[in-house]
Amino acid sequence: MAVGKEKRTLLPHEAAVSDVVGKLIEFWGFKRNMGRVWSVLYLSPDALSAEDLRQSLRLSSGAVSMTVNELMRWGVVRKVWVQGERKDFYTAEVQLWRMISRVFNEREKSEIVMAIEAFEEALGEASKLRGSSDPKVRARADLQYDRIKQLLELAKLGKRLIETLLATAKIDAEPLVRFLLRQVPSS
Amino acid sequence: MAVGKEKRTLLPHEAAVSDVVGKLIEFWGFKRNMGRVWSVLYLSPDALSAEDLRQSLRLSSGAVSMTVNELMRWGVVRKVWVQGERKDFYTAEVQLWRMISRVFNEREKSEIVMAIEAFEEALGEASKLRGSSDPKVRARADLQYDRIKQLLELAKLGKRLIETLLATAKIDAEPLVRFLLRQVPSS
DNA sequence: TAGTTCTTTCAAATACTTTTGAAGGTTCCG
DNA sequence: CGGAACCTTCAAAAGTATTTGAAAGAACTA
Repeated sequence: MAVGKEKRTLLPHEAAVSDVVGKLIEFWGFKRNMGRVWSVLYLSPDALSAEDLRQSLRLSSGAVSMTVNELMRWGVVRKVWVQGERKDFYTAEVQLWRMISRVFNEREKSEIVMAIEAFEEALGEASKLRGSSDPKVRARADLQYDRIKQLLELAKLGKRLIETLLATAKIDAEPLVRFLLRQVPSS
Repeated sequence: MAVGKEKRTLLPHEAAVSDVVGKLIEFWGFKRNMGRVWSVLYLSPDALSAEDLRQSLRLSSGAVSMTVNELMRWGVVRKVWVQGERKDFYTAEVQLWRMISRVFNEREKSEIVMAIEAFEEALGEASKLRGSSDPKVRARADLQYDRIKQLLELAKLGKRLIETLLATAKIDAEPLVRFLLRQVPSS
């Protein structure tokens, strides 16, 4: 090899995939470029250097560096050593379920758990007010108690859904997957 | 009634709930204020006016107008008539499942379906390249075919998950809910 | 119709996010 | 050591998204 000056370009279908994944990932609350970079690595037979990514996606060197590092923090991209090369090369995690479970695991910790705690706290407040002597306050507190409880239950259900996905990914025996495949008739 | 000048303030636990829901909803790709406004209505025993919301959440009149309209478009807030009042009053949809299914239904249409179509298209491209005479190109295309197929299958699974949630909410017999409640032992 | 009350719109302002690229760091090699 | 190759950082720029409030618009009432 050792040539060095060919400017890398993506084939149309490669660009299409990385754009779609970029958009999906953005929709999921990550940066679009994370999805784009991951996709290019995912579709590449061999590990790519920062420079390869920079050219394929027309990013600045800084952006590539920051993006791959963020992807590595999420555990969805790894650095690999390439025989006799000075620079770093990167590959994508190709086990999609593993990736997803890792992300969900991180996020459920911070988001849902936090929400559950806050709802429980608020439920306690509403509960206290139910003892008020003012019947107006009492009625209001009763209603709020019920409604916050609903929110709390929904949040717990969400937590459980995420946990099921996590367990699924871990054992890979996929009970949820099977369940889902059984459910809906059409494509 | 007919007083008019009391400045509405939220109780601490009301503010807490609307902040948490605001954050959750933002995390889900909506505007934070949508979550905040919905929460205040959800926790209110009676319908509220735009002015009530403006004061409770310290929003501008324009923001309230735009936010409630967006919430109405999503079908999670409704306008109600209050006997002998000139202004509009609003209430929250309190059936959480209904809300969620409505949102999922809208979003799966645009996001997942679009992604599935793009993946299918890209899969076709990769498939074509598998017929190439150049063995390098062929090997690359083979790998990409497999990987794009994985993405496609994941997207379809996601679609199915959403459809299951939708069906669940609709019949409210909740097979998924029951399934989830059975799965995980701890809280 | 004119006045009042309430709602909507939208251009401008503000706030927030992402991207850039040059400067500085690190590692390796002669 | 000095230089080359590469990577990271970060302040500034560009790009987005959200919020404001004043003006226009509707709907009612007398």
